[in-house]
Amino acid sequence: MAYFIDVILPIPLQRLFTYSISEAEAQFLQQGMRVAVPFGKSKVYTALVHKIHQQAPEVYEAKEIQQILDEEPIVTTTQLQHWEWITEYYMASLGEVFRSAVPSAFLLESETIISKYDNSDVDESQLKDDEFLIYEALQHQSLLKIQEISNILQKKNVVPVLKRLLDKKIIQVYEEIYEQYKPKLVRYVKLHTKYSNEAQLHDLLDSLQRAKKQREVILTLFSISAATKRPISVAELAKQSNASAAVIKALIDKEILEEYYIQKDRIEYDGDETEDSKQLNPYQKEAYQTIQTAFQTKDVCLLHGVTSSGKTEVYVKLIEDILGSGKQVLYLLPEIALTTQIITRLQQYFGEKVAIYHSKYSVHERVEVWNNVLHNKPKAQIVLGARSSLLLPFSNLGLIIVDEEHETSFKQFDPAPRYHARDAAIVLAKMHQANTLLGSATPSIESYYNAKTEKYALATITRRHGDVLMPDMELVDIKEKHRKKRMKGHFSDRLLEEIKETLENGEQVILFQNRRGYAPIIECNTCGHSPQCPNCDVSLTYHHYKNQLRCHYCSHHIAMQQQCLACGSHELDTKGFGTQQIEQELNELLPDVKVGRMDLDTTRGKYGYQKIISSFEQQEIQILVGTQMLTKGLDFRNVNLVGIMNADSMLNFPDFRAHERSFQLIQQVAGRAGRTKKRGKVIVQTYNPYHQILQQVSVGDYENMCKDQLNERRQFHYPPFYRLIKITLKHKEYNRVNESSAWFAKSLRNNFGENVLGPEFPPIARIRNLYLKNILLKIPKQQSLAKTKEIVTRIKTSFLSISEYRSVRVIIDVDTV
DNA sequence: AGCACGCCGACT
DNA sequence: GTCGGCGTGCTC
Repeated sequence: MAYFIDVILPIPLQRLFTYSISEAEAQFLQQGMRVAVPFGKSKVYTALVHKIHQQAPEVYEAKEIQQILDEEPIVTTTQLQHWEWITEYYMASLGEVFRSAVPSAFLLESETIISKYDNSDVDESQLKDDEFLIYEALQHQSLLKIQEISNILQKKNVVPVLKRLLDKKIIQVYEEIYEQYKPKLVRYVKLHTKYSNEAQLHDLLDSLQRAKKQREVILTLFSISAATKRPISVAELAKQSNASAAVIKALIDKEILEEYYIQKDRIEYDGDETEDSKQLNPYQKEAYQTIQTAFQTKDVCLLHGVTSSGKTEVYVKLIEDILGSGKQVLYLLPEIALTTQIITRLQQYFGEKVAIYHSKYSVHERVEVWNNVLHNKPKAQIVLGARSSLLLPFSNLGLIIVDEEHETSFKQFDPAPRYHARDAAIVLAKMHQANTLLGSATPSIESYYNAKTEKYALATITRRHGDVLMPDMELVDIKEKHRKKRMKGHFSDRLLEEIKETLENGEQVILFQNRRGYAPIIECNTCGHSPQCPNCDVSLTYHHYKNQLRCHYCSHHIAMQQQCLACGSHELDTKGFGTQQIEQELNELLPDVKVGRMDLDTTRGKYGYQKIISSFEQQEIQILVGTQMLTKGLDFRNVNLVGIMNADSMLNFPDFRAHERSFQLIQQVAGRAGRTKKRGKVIVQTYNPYHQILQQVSVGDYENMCKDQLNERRQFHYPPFYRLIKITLKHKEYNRVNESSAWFAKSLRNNFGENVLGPEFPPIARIRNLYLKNILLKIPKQQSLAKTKEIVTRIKTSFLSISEYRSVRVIIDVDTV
């Protein structure tokens, strides 16, 4: 009897592929294991087993698999089901989900080369037959490919043998495929054994009388080992004793210190679980009880708690309950909110049960978390992560918390699968018979609506921690201030006054500017020309730190121009303003004050945020200027003033969510002020102080903002009353985009009539030399989503069968945000 | 998505 | 006369 497997390939193709396997392989393989398969003429891919069966394909001969890469599934059945839901709902392919879910180390392909390990003396008698065969082959031929090893051993699954040989240090691997991942070794030191008694120690210290640095290192080593019983790593010793690596190396060379290695997990929390979960205050307790009761009847609960009301403590309590029952917890946060502050806080409660998972973690670290989650290890009882941690192999999930639920960055845009982590989380939780808790100080209109219509349960906390009042918000009319000449740069006299007063009180200030870069564009005062990106339809923005003009979309850059490219005039002016300019103006206005800046430019790299945050915490910086990322999950105790430099740019954004977002943003930034005892102050500078949203946010009237927004959404057919699918067409020729999108929209109109909007050019109509055009499809609640998508797919298929349109890229974004 | 195959323009 | 542009079709 012949055996076959259907596999998922990590490529954006809709269908599965069938390969033939032997009976033995069929016995061994299970859904969720990886296999290496030949694909096309020369490629080898890592594929995921989806189904094992005996139906031979009818119209082609199935190829054989090349080898088996796992000894047990790395993807669970429930996980696959969830992936299938994502695929179907967001109109993606399983391959796309597979690719974005697994750490890239799991996907590496072909051409792994084995060589023998150089300085090893091998005891040949200790080798098993198959091990010996490879060992011998390596004597004749220094390099072997996996395929060749398969041939030598006459079997496909060579992983176990190679693993054993690797362990015995007989072979080494270049570009390893299977276990890309190597445990990390940490270098430790201890005093050499020959100095184990007192007298010898004295002699040693005497002999180091002249080597001050080295002596200091030894003394530090003593004091650390006196304080803790733990082994002392070289890194720790170097840091504590303030010595360079060279000094320590000298000591090792002199055989005063002895080095040794311990295998260490990359992600480790070294500290003790110190803090017991704090006692909840009455408001928190009430919310906690509401949530618990709600979970008995409803899957999802929305926790609406004002900023600084202590939502985290409620989460902690719920997590404790779940952990008690031996289940896993997933704590989702938007990427930018994943700061060390929240991580440290959770680790204080739960110690090393917390695993972190997000894009700034290395492949190795991700593999470790993946495996820990898969095996339900104690180390990954709680996964704290961004969007993609939703795709981890949970085996026994009990609770998902989606914190900052309103954040639109939970929606993945590029590349596919374009899923919304909050919504996909709810589905995942359901599959595990678990609950989902959505938390926010400013819930999304959708979630709030769902709570109000009793689809979700609702819990609220209306008081801030310690009963601190919500900050006092003052709207400053900068149009008038300009007229009365009371502006200094971008600062109104009111804002400057408040800044000075706050600083005099020894408190800190946060200034929020919703834009990065120095000055978005430069403009010629003579002819009005401003340098444009050659690839995208945007003006280049000025970046002070490199004195460059850069494009935010394709990272094209040129040096800052001294004169206008069009007319040669030297009168270039900056228009608009960003965080850099605010920082510079502050340096001029308040020369004695330390100012820090936090935006995408200053927080690159894994520890980017940390430096800035901790120097602000340590109060080395008195004023922090920043963008978006300031609003998320940061808790600064000593901030009493928050200034919003310009509220209008966000209000005027051409998007049905602009008002909702502005409200949320301002409310969130405002929440950074006065988090401890004193009531904080917020100054909002605007040209439009009478704008409805600003009026509502100034008194914190979320309810009414929501009511107004819901009315508008109902009237203009937007979520939560209608679903949206955005179809984007991309091509390098302007005309082709125009014609093809007109065709696409027309076909859609034939089916959906008035509910098709566009095609329209987006505000930035060309990115990386590709023209874009959007079509928006609105889907009434009663219209079948499945049928709608079916029709869209059909239209897309006929579209791509028109030869002139074939080269147009079609991007479908379900539930676009 | 990659990749090969194949058919037309600008170079040695 | 060849190199290489990218349009087209296929991958078990």
